Amino acid sequence: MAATAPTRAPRQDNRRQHLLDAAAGLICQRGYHATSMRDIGRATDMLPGSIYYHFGSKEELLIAIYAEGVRRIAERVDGAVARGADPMKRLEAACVAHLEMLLTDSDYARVVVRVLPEDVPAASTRLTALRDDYEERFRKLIAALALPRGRRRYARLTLLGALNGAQTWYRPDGDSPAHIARRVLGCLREPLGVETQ
Amino acid sequence: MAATAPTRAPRQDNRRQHLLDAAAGLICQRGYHATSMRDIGRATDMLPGSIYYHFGSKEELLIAIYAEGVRRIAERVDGAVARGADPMKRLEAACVAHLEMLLTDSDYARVVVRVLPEDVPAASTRLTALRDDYEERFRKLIAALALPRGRRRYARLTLLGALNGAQTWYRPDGDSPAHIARRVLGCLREPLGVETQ
DNA sequence: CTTAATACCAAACGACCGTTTGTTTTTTCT
DNA sequence: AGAAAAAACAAACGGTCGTTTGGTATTAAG
Repeated sequence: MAATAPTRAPRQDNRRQHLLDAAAGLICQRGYHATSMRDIGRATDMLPGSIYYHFGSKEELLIAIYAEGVRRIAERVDGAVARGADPMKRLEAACVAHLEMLLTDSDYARVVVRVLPEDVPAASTRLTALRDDYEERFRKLIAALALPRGRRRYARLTLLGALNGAQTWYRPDGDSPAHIARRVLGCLREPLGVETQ
Repeated sequence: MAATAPTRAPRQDNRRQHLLDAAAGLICQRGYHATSMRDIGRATDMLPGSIYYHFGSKEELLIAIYAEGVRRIAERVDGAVARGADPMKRLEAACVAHLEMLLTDSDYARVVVRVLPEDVPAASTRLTALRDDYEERFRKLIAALALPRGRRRYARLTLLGALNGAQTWYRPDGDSPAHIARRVLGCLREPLGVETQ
């Protein structure tokens, strides 16, 4: 990022964070390609060229947002998991925290789920690595459930797919993220049989 | 689409279909915004301007692909469902057909899942309507399972979310689409408890 | 108070975008 | 064979894109 090693602390009025916030807000809403550097500049009262003082390219800016998104959602999930008692309670806490970040609390987290790595070939490797790094948490949480080994992988993929899919149909005036998380997890806990219960 | 009513049958060498195929292939791979009219022209040995004889705009082209995608995947799913015996077998057949189209058999179907309506504001209403039209099938299939009413909605959303999520992690050298479909559905059928099974 | 790095502005660069316009080729139908 | 419609070409239009370059306030440090 920084071309030369900084010889001095950054200024107080540094707008790098403001820039990241605005970009995350726009990108999570419109998508990466539909958000231009000029859009981001307008949202931060900055000329588009000035953004390049903070980020070397549009891809680098996206990667920074992705990294921050993973950092934030991981932090929240880890905190929630730590307060859980048994493995299933811990997984449930993780799902709730995941969806709360994804649906209401963090534009950064939204970017991570919304922008596909394949959308940005030049950055896809880094983006995929960041995603995998986060999802590793769910691998461990599910491993703790003591399921037969063959079922773990699909349990994880099914759960994450269903949770992330909520981004397409979630409406603020509908069920809360926490409620959705518990209901989705419930779909995996209670059998989908023909019984009427 | 056609400005004037056609007074004569279209030509034999009509390349409209070729155009749709190429566009679907590019868009499902790179996304809508990352695919330019010039890319599509190049893939069809056509000048970019010539595309406008067949489609009024890039959005209209996308809508045509979406519509064709829904038509094809719906046709396949309907056929598979018709051969199912009990409600659960019918749902399973639908899941298998859905994933086979989505993962290997149809670029058109891939576009429907990959391109979010919100990515293209000018067409989002039509795209959403087309999606809903298709997903209605799963609503009916799940209604036939005789689940308690409160669980149906989340069963559908969880199932479709998990299936569509497979597009992100599917690899041709891994499990087959049919296998994946059955395993994902299996996650909803067999409880995710602490028991070792 | 000077100095040098920081953080921006102002203005443009070339490339590419979706699209339009006028013309020409190709095909079908009489 | 001739006329008309269909389907393409050729060339550009204005606009926007990501990015670069050179200059200028602002600010922290000595």
